[in-house]
Amino acid sequence: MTASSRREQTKIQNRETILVAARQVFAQLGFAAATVRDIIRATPLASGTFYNYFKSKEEVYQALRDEVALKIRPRLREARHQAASREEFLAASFRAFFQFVAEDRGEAQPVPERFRMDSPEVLAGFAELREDIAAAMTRGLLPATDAGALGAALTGVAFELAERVKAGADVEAMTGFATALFLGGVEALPKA
Amino acid sequence: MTASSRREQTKIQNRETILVAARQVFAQLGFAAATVRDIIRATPLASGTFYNYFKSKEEVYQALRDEVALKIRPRLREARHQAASREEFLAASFRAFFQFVAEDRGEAQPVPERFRMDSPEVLAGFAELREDIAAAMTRGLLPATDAGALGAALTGVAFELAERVKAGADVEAMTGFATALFLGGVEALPKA
Amino acid sequence: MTASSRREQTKIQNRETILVAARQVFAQLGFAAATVRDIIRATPLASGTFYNYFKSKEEVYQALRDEVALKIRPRLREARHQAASREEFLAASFRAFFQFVAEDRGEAQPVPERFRMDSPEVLAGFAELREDIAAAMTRGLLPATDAGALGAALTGVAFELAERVKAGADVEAMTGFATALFLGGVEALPKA
Amino acid sequence: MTASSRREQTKIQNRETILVAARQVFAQLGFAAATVRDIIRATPLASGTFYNYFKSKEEVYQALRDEVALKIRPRLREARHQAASREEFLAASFRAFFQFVAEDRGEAQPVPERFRMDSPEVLAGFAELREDIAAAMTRGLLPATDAGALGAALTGVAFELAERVKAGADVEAMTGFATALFLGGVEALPKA
DNA sequence: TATGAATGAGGCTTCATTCAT
DNA sequence: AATGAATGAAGCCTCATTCAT
Repeated sequence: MTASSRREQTKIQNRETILVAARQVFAQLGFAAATVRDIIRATPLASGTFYNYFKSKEEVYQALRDEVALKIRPRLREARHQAASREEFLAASFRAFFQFVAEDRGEAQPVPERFRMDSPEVLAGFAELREDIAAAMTRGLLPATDAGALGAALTGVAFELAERVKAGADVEAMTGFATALFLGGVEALPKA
Repeated sequence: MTASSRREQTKIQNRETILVAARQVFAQLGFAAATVRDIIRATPLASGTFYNYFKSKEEVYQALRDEVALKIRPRLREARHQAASREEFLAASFRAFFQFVAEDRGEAQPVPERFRMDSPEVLAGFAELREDIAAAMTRGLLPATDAGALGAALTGVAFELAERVKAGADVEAMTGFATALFLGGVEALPKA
Repeated sequence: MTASSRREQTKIQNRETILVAARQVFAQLGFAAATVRDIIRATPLASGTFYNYFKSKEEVYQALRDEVALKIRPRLREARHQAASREEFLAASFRAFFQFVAEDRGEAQPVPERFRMDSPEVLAGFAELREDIAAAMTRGLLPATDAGALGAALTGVAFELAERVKAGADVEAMTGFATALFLGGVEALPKA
Repeated sequence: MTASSRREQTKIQNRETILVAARQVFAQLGFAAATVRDIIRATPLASGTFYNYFKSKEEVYQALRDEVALKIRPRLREARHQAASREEFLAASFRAFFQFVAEDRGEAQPVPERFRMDSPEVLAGFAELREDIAAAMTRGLLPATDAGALGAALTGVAFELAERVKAGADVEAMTGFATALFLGGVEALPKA
């Protein structure tokens, strides 16, 4: 390990320290009530150090969002791409999402919630969903219908049932519920 | 009109003045960034006067939520109670919700969004939904399934499609979409 | 004294309290080193109160400048307007300026100095000087020459000799010196 | 060139780099608003490096002043020493000063201004002026009068007209103006 | 009840400076 | 000698809230 990498290590660690502290603080106080000072206080670092890494609590929040998005996105993509049938497409997607939420249960990890989903990585995730839905329609996995509305509906159900998962609901039960709903429902949707 | 009733009038007007100002401020700055001072500044009133009506911006926010909830709830209840068929139950509910959202479109009105839905009147609205779903299952309007999950799914779809309505989507189109989805989907849901 | 005037009095007093404190602080530390906090600390007021009156130390400084300018300007104008001869024009002007400086000697009063003379009242004072020089040329009190340069020369001599007055030099001696210099000198100046 | 002399070179260059940056920064922000960080930022150097050369922005400012003083002083001295007549004494001095100011016009060079003229080299410059005036009185080039006041008057006129030169006024015109003023004026001054 | 200035806690941020590399 | 991240003091300023009028 070279001399320069020691410094690099510290930098990476400090960034992570701040992100971990921010997670706790946002979870405890909510984003609106949380302050940069709260985050610093939850840290062994000096106040000035925070500003070497982030400009504001908004920026930290975005970084957290992006971190989550970067973890969940590949899983969702893979689930959707490997699906050979409509049922698999739906079930694998919901399962991946709910499992992710369930994993974080108990940890101080940030979990997807429907609030300020405007960071670049998150928006990219939604864009991917739109793409994959369009592709699935082409492949015949999904019927041709209003793709935007279908994406919204999937998202809405996913996030709301995720809340139940966070509250302790069984991942497979929620996966089954959502899958059945859409499996039965999409066929009846108005043709685009 | 007596002197006391005149005062009553002023009080009601001041309260409304603050609420209107708060709506604008929350819309412009977001809840997190908005301050009591911002709200006061958007008002002809003095700072001290604010505290005769509300204790904090949280309380104002709650009042706004409650105001919205009080307007939309009776419409939703009526739609659900008068439904004679499953289709009517679903379509009338979605339509009422989307119409409400569409009405506020353009005005500086607050519109339902999935953020901090914890004020009493809003919680009561969710409770009503649960009750009405249970009643509908009893009446045979809805199949017996996980009522909580079904309520969550309905809510999720409603809020996400409402975003599309806010963005200009057609109320009837969204109503048709959501109704078809659930009409086709609920039959397939796992039995409770 | 009405109820409202009591409040008004307090406001006027607070403003003056801040200005007096600022004078001391600027005199002791210099403008560059002085901070708003220093000024507040030299005051019995709360920190927030400062900002009810001034936005920054720059603004306080300007207010001090303006205060001085408002005091000295009428004296200078009168001296110049009442002058019936060239000698009177020069002597009365220098005397008024040096007397003003001498009065403030010992007090914590701000005294004219050549640094950041850009507040509105100060600029107005320079504008008045330009006007009066032009008028004096018209009246024949001063020969027709480069009015701007003459104003600058008068200003330069006045401020530099004022430093000597602050340091204890005799007002009449300095007035005599400056008056003699210009009385002898202006005749020789290049015609405009 | 030995290794040590290479280092010497770098040191001298770094010092110069800082001084050049400081000039820009002081010119743009003013001395009061400028910070050490601003100066460093205007430099390719690291923050710690600054402290190998200067202790504070005050010290840099002083160094800049001294640099200017060291350039202008020999010119002024020579002008005064070589003067064979009163007119030459005055004209050559003013011309040297105004030319120097005019040279720097346009460049990011610091130019003499009446603010914080308290660095050693600058003070030495004023001391030289006093000496030379005394000597000129002895030589009969200047009449015997209050030498301090005369020095102040010369300084005041020089700096104020220099402002006009900075603003674009002609060097010879200003030299002629100032020379004529003192040529005509000094004769009339009160005898010491 | 309305007003709005005063309060001072405390959030935000930058700063000068240090020091391990 | 150069680097640049860490430090924490401290400046700046706004804020929510009080309270005399």
